[in-house]
Amino acid sequence: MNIKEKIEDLIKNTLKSLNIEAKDIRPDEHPFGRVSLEHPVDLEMGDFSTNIAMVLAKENKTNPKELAEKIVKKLNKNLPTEVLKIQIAGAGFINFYLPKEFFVNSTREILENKNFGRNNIFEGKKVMVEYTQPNPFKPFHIGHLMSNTIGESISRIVEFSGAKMVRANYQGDIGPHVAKAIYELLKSGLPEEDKSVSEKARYIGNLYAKGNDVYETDEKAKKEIEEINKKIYDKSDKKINEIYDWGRRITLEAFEEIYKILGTSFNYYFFESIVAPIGEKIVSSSDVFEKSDGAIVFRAEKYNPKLHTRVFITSQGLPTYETKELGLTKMKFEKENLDLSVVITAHEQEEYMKVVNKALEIISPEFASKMKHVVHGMMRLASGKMSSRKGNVITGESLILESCDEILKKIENRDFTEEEKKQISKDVGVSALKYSILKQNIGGDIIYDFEKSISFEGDSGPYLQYSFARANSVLEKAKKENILPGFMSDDFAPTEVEKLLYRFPEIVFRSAQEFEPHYIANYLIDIARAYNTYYGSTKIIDKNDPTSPYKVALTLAFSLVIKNGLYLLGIKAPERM
RNA sequence: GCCCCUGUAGUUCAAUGGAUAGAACUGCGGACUUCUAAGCCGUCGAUGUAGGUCCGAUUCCUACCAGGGGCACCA
Repeated sequence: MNIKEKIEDLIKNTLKSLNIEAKDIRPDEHPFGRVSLEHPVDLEMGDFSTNIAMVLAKENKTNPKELAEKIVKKLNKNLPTEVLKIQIAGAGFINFYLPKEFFVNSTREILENKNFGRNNIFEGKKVMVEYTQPNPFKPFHIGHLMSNTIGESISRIVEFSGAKMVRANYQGDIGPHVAKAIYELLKSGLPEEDKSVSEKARYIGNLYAKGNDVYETDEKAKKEIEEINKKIYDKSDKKINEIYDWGRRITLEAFEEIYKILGTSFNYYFFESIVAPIGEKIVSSSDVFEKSDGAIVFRAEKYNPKLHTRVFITSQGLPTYETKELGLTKMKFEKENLDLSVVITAHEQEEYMKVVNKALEIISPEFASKMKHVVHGMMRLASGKMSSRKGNVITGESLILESCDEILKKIENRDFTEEEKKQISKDVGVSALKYSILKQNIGGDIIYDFEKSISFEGDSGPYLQYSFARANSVLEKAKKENILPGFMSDDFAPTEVEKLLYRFPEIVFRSAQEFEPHYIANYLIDIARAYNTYYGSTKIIDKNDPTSPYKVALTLAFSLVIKNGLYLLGIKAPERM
């Protein structure tokens, strides 16, 4: 039984002995509404808090404070050693303070348990997370960067929570966007051989934007592009096949370089070209679809008035995204025996996904029940919507390079080897970007402004890394001075660092449950700030101080938690910076 | 027009229905000279509007206002 459960029991028994009706203090089981044991908003207010007095006052015909006093009086009569003191505060909260011993023990536990922070909500489950989804022949823009960052973090959190993780990437290597790029490639020719992969990929991306432009303005070009599109599907034109294979390969290689910098890798790469025929089969053998204006559609509003009709097969006989999605889902479940299949996309796809899922519910309910769609916000420009069709995109690569360059400038004159500088600027630059994406609720849009959205101080990835590097430097000095972690503490009140450290597993649990990395990001900032304050006001390494070993232990515990936390965000923790 | 999402300091974000609505950036003002100053301390400053539910609403409900996304052959 952990401390929370012990206190819950204590409260329950006290209520019983006072003849106060409350079946359970857990919120979902309580008949009268919200009664719970939680952490107070402010660390000064104790370690646990309950609102039972406020909730139960009315039905017991008394006021919250009086009831709270009655309960506290009873609690104080046989207070277990696990609780230091109890106080009434605010409108009738009962606050529990834990003794120093509890914090010393949790510090010890963190040092002894390398996996501190893990939970088992996905124990024994196989979970696939699909994220990033860039399209060959189109640029890897900051939206993909966002999807990748969020997807990688969620994958790590789910894995840390006991799941067997399968990472998947779904790439659109077929469809009108490819035809547009190839149309222009046929006109302009291929780039020079000696260009780098990313330069070639950029060349293709630019031609795609151009192709898209003429598709919208030039009727003749539009027809030609549609012809090319068909030829790509049926592979009837040798020249087109060659360009297709080349362009696909180059852009995929360029993506791979980016994944490497971001620290992500996939178990599966699914492609629209493979999945499309599977989807077509599903559509043609199902009777939920209808013919309409030459196209094959699914009328989702028949099943749910909030949904709408979508085209699955175009009047030209080509499968759309929706059909491919059906094929993709089938393929995923054939490859792996999944308990859960998570798809991460921007919220602009939320409505389509609802329609596709409705179709799936009817055709393959066994898959539909295991699907989870996680939507995130979009990167926006102050000037309006970014669209690779229009060419006003900021590529993921340029953003990463820019961020890393900033760091490089900062550490130019520092005492690092060139190799170290390169590594640090990469780790810190990527961290600044990732953190700026993960610090907020994933549903919200991010207004892109390099100056403001990527910060290196305050509430930022580099701040977390800096705090870790600083703790690490303290630990190195401790080693030199031969001060080993110990557990004899002073009698002073527990520090904020101690009050926060033991909560890490709860934070991870909640992040995993809600697929929300930002709880971890916010927690890490809180604890890093607490440690930096502690560092500023305390001499940790001091041979004449008998409690110095405990301070070292605390520093080590902090460094382990922040390292684990950063890992869950997909951020590296350099030992020096 | 219909459907979905979002409105919190000047700005970017927090806040399982709870306590004095927290941070960061910006502005202003400090400290130490120590184990990493990408740091620490202080200070100014906010819940779109109007109702409702509740002991208690930034959070839930309704209407309105504002922004974004989606609404048949793009993904």
